[in-house]
Amino acid sequence: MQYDKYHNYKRFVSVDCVIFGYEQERLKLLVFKRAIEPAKGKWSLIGGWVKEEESVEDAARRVLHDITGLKDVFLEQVQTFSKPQRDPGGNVLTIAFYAMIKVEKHSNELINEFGAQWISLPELPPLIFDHDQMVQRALEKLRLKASYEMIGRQLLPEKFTITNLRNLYSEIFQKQFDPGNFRKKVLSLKILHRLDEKDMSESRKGAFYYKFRDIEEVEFVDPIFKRSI
Amino acid sequence: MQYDKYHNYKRFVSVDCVIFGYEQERLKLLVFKRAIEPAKGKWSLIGGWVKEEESVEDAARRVLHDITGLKDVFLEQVQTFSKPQRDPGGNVLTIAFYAMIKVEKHSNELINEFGAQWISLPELPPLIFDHDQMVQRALEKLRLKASYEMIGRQLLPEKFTITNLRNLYSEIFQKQFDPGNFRKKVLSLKILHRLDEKDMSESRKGAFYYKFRDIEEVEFVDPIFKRSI
DNA sequence: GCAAAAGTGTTGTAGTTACACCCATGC
DNA sequence: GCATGGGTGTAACTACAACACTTTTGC
Repeated sequence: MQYDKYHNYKRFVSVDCVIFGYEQERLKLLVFKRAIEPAKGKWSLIGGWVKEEESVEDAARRVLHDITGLKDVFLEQVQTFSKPQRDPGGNVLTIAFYAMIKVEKHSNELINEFGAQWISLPELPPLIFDHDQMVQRALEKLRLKASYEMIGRQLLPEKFTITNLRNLYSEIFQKQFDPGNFRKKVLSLKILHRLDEKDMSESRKGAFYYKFRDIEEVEFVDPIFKRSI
Repeated sequence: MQYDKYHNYKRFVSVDCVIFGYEQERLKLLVFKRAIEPAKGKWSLIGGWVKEEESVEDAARRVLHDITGLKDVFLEQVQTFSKPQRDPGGNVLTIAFYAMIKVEKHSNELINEFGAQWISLPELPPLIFDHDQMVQRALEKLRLKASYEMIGRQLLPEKFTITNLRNLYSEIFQKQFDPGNFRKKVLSLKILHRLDEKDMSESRKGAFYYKFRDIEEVEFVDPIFKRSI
């Protein structure tokens, strides 16, 4: 290979995935008992080696598909972590990604098979290596995204109430949003479609279910908060 | 090495730098005639191989220092590019960075030695491989940053007029800013310090020079535009 | 009828835009 | 004295926060 004269050592290349989910009104992370040495059995993000003929995006998609069986998962690069000593097992450079998935949509069996667990952020145990840092940066990216556009399409179930959506935002930003103002804001964006069905479990009056409109229907998506939150 | 069983091929790891500068009231990029095959002599970003004992940030800093002689340059990860075929010379994964430097501050000799050239964005020739994409993503990141905080500290000379700063913003966002409103906004942030000296070259009245206050003096930095630009 | 969440309306304010207008000075 | 960019003032507008108020319905 013609670059060998410039680069004569081996660097392992991997991907790690910060997987966000929303379950029982809590924002959660999918974490795993690590399967290989070193640090086998410790809590970590799920990762995988990047194969020779793959891009890092392909690798992350493959890892996610292997675990959840899902295709077309939302996926975005967070950052590359490359301190030579970050992994005691070798000189591993890793590209961190974050993903959003619907918790109910994939089989729990597959997840249990991998020693995985959905854990809410405040209850998260310390993770191996620099994985805590990856979570932190992923969360920052998620917040940035959520302040630019209304997210939830990838996290919430098909039908949900405005209160569900507001609560998701409360979880993400760790702050309360005024119910009336939040409702008005969301509806003004015209990205939701009201169903003729109510969720009666949370109140006597019942709350209408909504679903996200198909992307093709949405002509123009406003930034969700025009002023910084 | 214990990971060899999982990862049995060689991936070259490099960094590429999108270097922004501001010269003669134009936002410019430092581009280079590529020194090695393939594509030797074609326009490209400056890059370098990541050494075994380096993080990618260290590598990018080293590359920048080698070219400009500057230390403590502003540097931020843009994104990792990893399509297996992106570089015809081998399977090279590259981490793109962007940097901001003061054009006048480093010797032009060094730059000429490397076949480098400052070129404004509209005049940029096509670059090799996926370097155009890197420039595009770097510019997006720069815009995002510039809308969150007042940049210019790393790009403008020590002393500058508000008009210089406004023009920098015009270049970055490719739109005009109202002179009065921009001035009021900038001054309200209290991050500038007015000098007792005027630039008489642009108008009869003359415009006061300003400089950025030391970071330690600035107690709290507001987001520069609270609404999206 | 009352509790409790869903949903609507109103008012105030800060951040911003648009634009009028004054200022200083070299020619 | 006037043209030119520098610099100030102001009125209108918008997004948003705060919060009062109405609605619905099971108990």
